Amino acid sequence: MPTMMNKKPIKVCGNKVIHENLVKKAKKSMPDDAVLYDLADLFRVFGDGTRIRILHALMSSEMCVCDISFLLGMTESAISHQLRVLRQTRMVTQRKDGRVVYYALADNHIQTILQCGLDHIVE
Amino acid sequence: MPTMMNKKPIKVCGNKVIHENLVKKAKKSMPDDAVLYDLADLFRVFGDGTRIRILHALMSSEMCVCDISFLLGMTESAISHQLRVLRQTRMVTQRKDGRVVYYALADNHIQTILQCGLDHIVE
DNA sequence: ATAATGCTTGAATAGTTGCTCATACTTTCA
DNA sequence: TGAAAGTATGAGCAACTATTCAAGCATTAT
Repeated sequence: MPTMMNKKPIKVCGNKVIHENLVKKAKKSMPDDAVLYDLADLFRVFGDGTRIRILHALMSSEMCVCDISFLLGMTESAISHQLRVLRQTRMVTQRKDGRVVYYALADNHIQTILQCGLDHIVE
Repeated sequence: MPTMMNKKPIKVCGNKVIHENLVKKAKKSMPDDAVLYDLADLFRVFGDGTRIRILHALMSSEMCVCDISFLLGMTESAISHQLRVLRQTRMVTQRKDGRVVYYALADNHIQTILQCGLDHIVE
C-alpha cells in the first residue's frame, strides 16, 4: 500500500520540499511535546543495563541493597545511586526495616513495559 | 503480603547481609545479561525526545527528512543523524524515490512499545 | 556540463551520565 | 557510649551523546 501516491512534493518553508498534508496530519495526531519528552524520560530510565537488571531482579521479589549488589556483582554505592534514580522516577518503593532498606517495584506497569520490550528483543 | 517474613538476614559474602534464597530465586529467573543489555539498548533508543517525536510522527505516515525536519523544527542534519540511529537499530526503514528518502516504522512492535509507555505516562 | 535539491557524514563541542572513592547518616549491638 | 552494619550522598572523572557546522554525495533540472 503506497502511502505516497499522488502526493507530489510541493514547495514550502524556504526552498524545502514538504508534503504539506502529511505533515499537518502528523502534527494533529502528535501529543504535546511535553508528553513526548516525559515519555522519552521514562524510557531513558530503562535505557541502562544496571537499572534494567535491578528492575528485573525486583520482579522476582523485594530485595535490599546488599542483595542487589551481590546479585549484580557491583558495589553498594553504585546500586544505591541507581536506586535513587529509580526512586525519583517512582519506579521503585522503599521500605525500611531496621538498618535494612527493602526496595520493590512501584507498580505493575513497570513489568508490563519490561515485558513489552522483551517481546521485541526475542523477535 | 509481607514477602520477607521468616527470612532473617544471614551472613554471606564477606560481612554482607544477604537474603540467600531471594538472591538465588532472582538469579534463576533472570535472563542472560546479554539479553538484558540488549533490552537496555532498545529502551535507550526510545530515551531521547527527538527520536521519540520522529517515531511518533512516523506512526501517522511515512515521511521524508524534510517533512520531519519541518515538523519538529530542527535542522535536516540533526534529523538525519537521529534517523541513522533509528536505522541502525532497525526501527525504521528507508525507501528512496529520486533524491527524496522516505522513512517509515520498521514494524508494529515499535508502536506497541510506544503505546505501552504512553499508557504509563497518563497514569 | 553546471547548478540546485535532498540527504548524509565527519569532526568538534557542550552537555549528560554512571561509576568510584571518601565520607556521613542511621540503626543495632556490645 | 562506642563500634559496626547497611545505606546514602557529594565530588570528580572518564565515557558517551546530541547538536552544529562544513563539506560531500546522488539525483534531477536547466
